[in-house]
This record gives sequence, C-alpha cells and structure tokens, in this order.
Amino acid sequence: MSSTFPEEKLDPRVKRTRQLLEQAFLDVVSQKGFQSVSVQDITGKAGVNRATFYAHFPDKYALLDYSVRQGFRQELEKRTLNVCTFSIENLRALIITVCEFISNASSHCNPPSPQFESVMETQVKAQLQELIQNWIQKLGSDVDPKIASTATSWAIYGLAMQWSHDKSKKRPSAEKFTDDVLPLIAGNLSLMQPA
Amino acid sequence: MSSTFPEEKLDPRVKRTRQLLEQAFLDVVSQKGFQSVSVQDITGKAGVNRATFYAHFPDKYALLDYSVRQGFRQELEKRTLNVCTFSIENLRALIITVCEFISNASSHCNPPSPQFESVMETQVKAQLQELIQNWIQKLGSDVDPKIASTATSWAIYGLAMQWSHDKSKKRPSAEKFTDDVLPLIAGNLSLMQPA
DNA sequence: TCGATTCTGTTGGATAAGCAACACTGGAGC
DNA sequence: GCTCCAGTGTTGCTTATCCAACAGAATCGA
Repeated sequence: MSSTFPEEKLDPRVKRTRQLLEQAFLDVVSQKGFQSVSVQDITGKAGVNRATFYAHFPDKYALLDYSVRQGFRQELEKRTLNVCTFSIENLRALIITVCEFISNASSHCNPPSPQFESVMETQVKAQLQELIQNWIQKLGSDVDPKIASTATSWAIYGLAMQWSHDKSKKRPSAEKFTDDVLPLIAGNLSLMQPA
Repeated sequence: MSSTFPEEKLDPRVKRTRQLLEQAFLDVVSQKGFQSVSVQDITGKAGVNRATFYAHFPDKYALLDYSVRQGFRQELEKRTLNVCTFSIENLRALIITVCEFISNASSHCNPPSPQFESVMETQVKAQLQELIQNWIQKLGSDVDPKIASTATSWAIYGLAMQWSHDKSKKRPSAEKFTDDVLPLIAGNLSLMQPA
C-alpha cells in the first residue's frame, strides 16, 4: 500500500545478499572509515563473491546510499512513523529519530568522511520530505505540501546536525533539544491551529 | 592436515545455507522441542527453500546429527583441543568441555527428547574417541589406542551425563567435578607414568 | 619517471538455491 | 469407515551466486 515499499516480496537470495553486504559494509566502515574501504574488503567480510556485489551495486557509493536509506527507513518503521498521521507527538518522535540517527551514524564512521555525511544528508532529507509531505496531504491542509515539507525537512535536518555536532558538556538530550525546537518546527509547518 | 576437516573449502553458498539451517534448527527446537518441530518450521525460520533443505539433509534427524557434531566440534576447536597432544591439563579441559556441552545442549531442547539425547551421545562419544585415539597414537604408548580410547570416551561421557543430570543443590561445578574424576580417567588410560 | 602491486569492473560458464507443482503419508475429527 | 488437512519427499525449470580470468585504472615506492 505505502509508496515506501518497492521491495517486499523479493527472492530470498537477493535479500540475503544485500543484508550480508550491508552488515559487512557497516562493520568495515566502522573499522577503517569509508574512504579507505574497498569493495574487496566488503565482499570478503560478507562472504559474498565480488562479481555478485557488482550485480547489486555499481560501486561502494551506491552501497552507502542503500545502507543509509535502509537504516533510516528501519528507524522510522521501528517507531511506526511511516504508517501514521500528523500529530505533535509524532513530529516530536520524528525529530528525535533524526537526531539519534545522525549522531549514531556519524560515530560509526571512523575516520569521519565528507562523502558519508553528504550521502546521509541527501537520503535522510529525502525521506523526511516524503514522509512530511504525506502527512500534510492526509491532513487536507491549505498549505502547499511540497513547499512546506521541503522547508520542514531542511529545518529538521539542520537542527539535528547542529545538535549532533555539539560536543560540549552542556549538550542536552535529544528529547530535551527536540522539546525546545518543536514549537518552531510546528509553527513553521503552519499546521498548528492559528490563534 | 587434520582428519577432522572434511569441509574446509566449501562453496560459500552451501556453507551459508547450512549455517542458516543449523541456527534456525536450534532456535525452533528450543521453542517447540525436537519432536514437534517440522522441516517447514526450520526452513521457514531460516528463510531457505524447503527443497534446498532436502538437497542437504535427508530429514530433520540428519540435521540434528549435523548440528550436534558441528556444535561439539566448535567447542573443541575453541579450546584448540583438536590440535594438541595429550596432557593432564588437556584431558581436564576435555572433560569440562563435555560436561558443559551436554548440560548446555540438553537445556536447549524443550521439551527434552530421547532422540536428541541419543544423537548427542553417539556424536559426542564418536568425536571423543577419535580425539583420544589420536592422542594415544601420538604418544607412542604401548596400550592399544582403539581399546583405550573407546573405554575412555565411554567413561567420560557417562560421568558427564551423570553430572549433568544431577539437579541437586550440591552439584559441584564442572571444574570441581572434573578434578574429582580426573585421576580415575587418567589411570584408566594407563597413560600416567607407572610407579 | 617507471615498474610493481592492488583494486576495479566485466565476462562466460558452472553450480546452488528458489519455486511451483506433484503424489504420498499420517493423523484429527466426524 | 470417511474426508480433510498438514507435512513430506521429489521433480523440472528458472534464477542468483560463484569462480576464474581478463584488461584497464589507481596507488605506491624506488
């Protein structure tokens, strides 16, 4: 039903291979960082033939894309944010999810890589935008879904980035931070009841 | 080199399939017990086609055989008991290994099954016998390796079974129990220096 | 700069795994 | 007795993965 399921009934072998590659990819990236990792490293760790890798992904950048997209999607699904309607509580959960995802993912790439960060930004914002646009459309609000969802997804990502880059001792928890910025985002959405 | 490695360079696909089946088997057996578990349960859990199961094993009993053999072998390899020579310390480690393996394996089958116990006895004793025979032969002792290893493997298994079936509060630890019976087994082997 | 090594993509043919269908068995319930 | 149902093995065909080999790009040390 949902547009976010292009892959549901897939050949078990394909599913297995992709999972193996994804897991191996995360493992080796957390050890060597993204730049210095090779396709051979990944397939070796995964126990998958190198030719098979290229049957699924053109290169390691495509696998990075896939992994990030998949990872963030699973976080959304875990909290059932992909199958719900708009509410302040869900918006709050969404922002917290983004904060934790960015923070967690970044720490899993040693040393940090601009490529990695860039792909993460692209993929996460894309899914954010799609999800929020869906929320708005189901609301039947009079705001332009495309415009509002774009602005909101960028805003959320930017705030989450800033929060995750804050290495000071006084950085608040993701929940606390989210509560601070929640009114701003919600107002930005123009979805709260106007006074 | 070692005779205990009939499978070293195996097609990655078959290695993968067997691991999946073995893991799924252990999972479902610990949930439903061995008797009531079906091939469909196993393959379903493993995400492996049912026809593929039969390409590897004639039935679930064969998989039970394989799993037990594999499991015990891995315990031996973990302690490098498969690539060492005889010594009292290694004999001690071996007995402890058997005690813990039996105790652990039995508790992973709910409800307990006579089939399960029987297969475990056969497989464990067979590997014990092979290993001890190897030890004796490398010693160049004058005892008959076949005879001595058979008696010793039976003795060890019997003692370990008795220990693992002892559900009383005063059951000693596997290490303590082993220290108690170690002189007996070693003497049985006639491998200690005669007075 | 050059040679050597390592990694990258790609190919053709071999093999394992998936799938849908089939006949068969054995037990549960009527 | 009977049917019904769920599990078992087995089959022919399709598809994904493996493997060895290859040529070209990139990296590195002398």
